[in-house]
Amino acid sequence: MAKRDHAEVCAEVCTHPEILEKVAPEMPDEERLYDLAELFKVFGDTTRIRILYVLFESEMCVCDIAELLNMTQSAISHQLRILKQARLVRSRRDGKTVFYSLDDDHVRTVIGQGMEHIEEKHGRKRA
Amino acid sequence: MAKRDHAEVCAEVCTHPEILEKVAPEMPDEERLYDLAELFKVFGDTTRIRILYVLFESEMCVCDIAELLNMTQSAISHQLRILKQARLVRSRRDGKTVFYSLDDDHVRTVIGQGMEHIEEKHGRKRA
DNA sequence: AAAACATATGAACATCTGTTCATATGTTAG
DNA sequence: CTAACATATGAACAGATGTTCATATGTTTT
Repeated sequence: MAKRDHAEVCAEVCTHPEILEKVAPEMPDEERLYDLAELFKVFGDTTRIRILYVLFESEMCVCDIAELLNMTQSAISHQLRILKQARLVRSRRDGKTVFYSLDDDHVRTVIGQGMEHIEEKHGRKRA
Repeated sequence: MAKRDHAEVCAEVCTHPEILEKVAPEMPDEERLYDLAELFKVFGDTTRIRILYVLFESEMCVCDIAELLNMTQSAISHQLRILKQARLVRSRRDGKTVFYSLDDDHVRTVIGQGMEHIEEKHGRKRA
C-alpha cells in the first residue's frame, strides 16, 4: 500500500513509453483496485473458504457451522461478520438463531474459477 | 487455521443432523481448501492486483512495472515471485531483461467476477 | 576479465490478521 | 422479571505479510 515518491529503478532505456501510455488509461482508479484487493482478501482465508463451501449446500446457523468446521462459535461469528461486510453472505434472524446464506452467485463463480485454476496447475505440476 | 478439538458451541437442539450429513461429503479435502485460500491470498493485495492489471495490456519487464506503479524494483520483484509461484504469471528472459505476462485466463475471469461483485454492491449500497 | 545493467533475494521491521477469552446483546421460555 | 440460550464483539496475543535496504545473481558490453 505504500507508494514511493518516484521509483528510480533503471535507465529509461528499458522503459517503453508506448507501453506506459497504453497501460495507464486502462487502469481502474485506486479506490476500485483497493476494494478489489479487499474483496479477495476475504476469500484468502481457509476458515472463510470453508464457511462459504458449507453455505453452498444450504443456509445454516452459526452453531451448525461451528460444529461442522470444529471451531469455536466466536471464531465463526467473527468471520461471518467479515463475510457479511463483503456482501458475500447475508443473514436472517429466526428467534434466537441467526441463519446465514450466500448473498449472490459471484461467490460460486469466483471460487469455481479458483478451484479450476489450482486443479489445472496441480495437474501440470504433478504430471 | 487452528482447529479446536471439539467445538462445544450450543446444545444439539440447534444443530440439524440432516444438514451435517448432507454437507460433510460435499466438502473438498483440506488440502484443496488450503490451496484455494492461498490462491486468493495472492489476489488479496493491491500491489499484486495492480501488477495483474498492468499485465492485462501486455507483457512487461520488471522495471516497466515498477515505473508504472511508482514502486521500487525490489518490491515489484518480490511480488512477481509470489504471482509466479501461484502460476498467475510467467516469465521469459531476453538478455538482461525479464518479461512477465499472465499465465492463463483464470486470472481475467477471477478479477472480472470480483470487479462485478464490488460494482454491484457499491451500486446497491449507494443507491 | 571488469564494468554496467536488470533482476532476485535474505534479513529486519512495522503492520495487519485470526483466534481466544471474557463479556455484552438479543431472544424466548418459565 | 429472570434464567437460559444463541450470537456478537472488544481486547490481547501470536503469527503472517509487504516493504525496505543491502547485496547477490545473471547477462551483455567493452
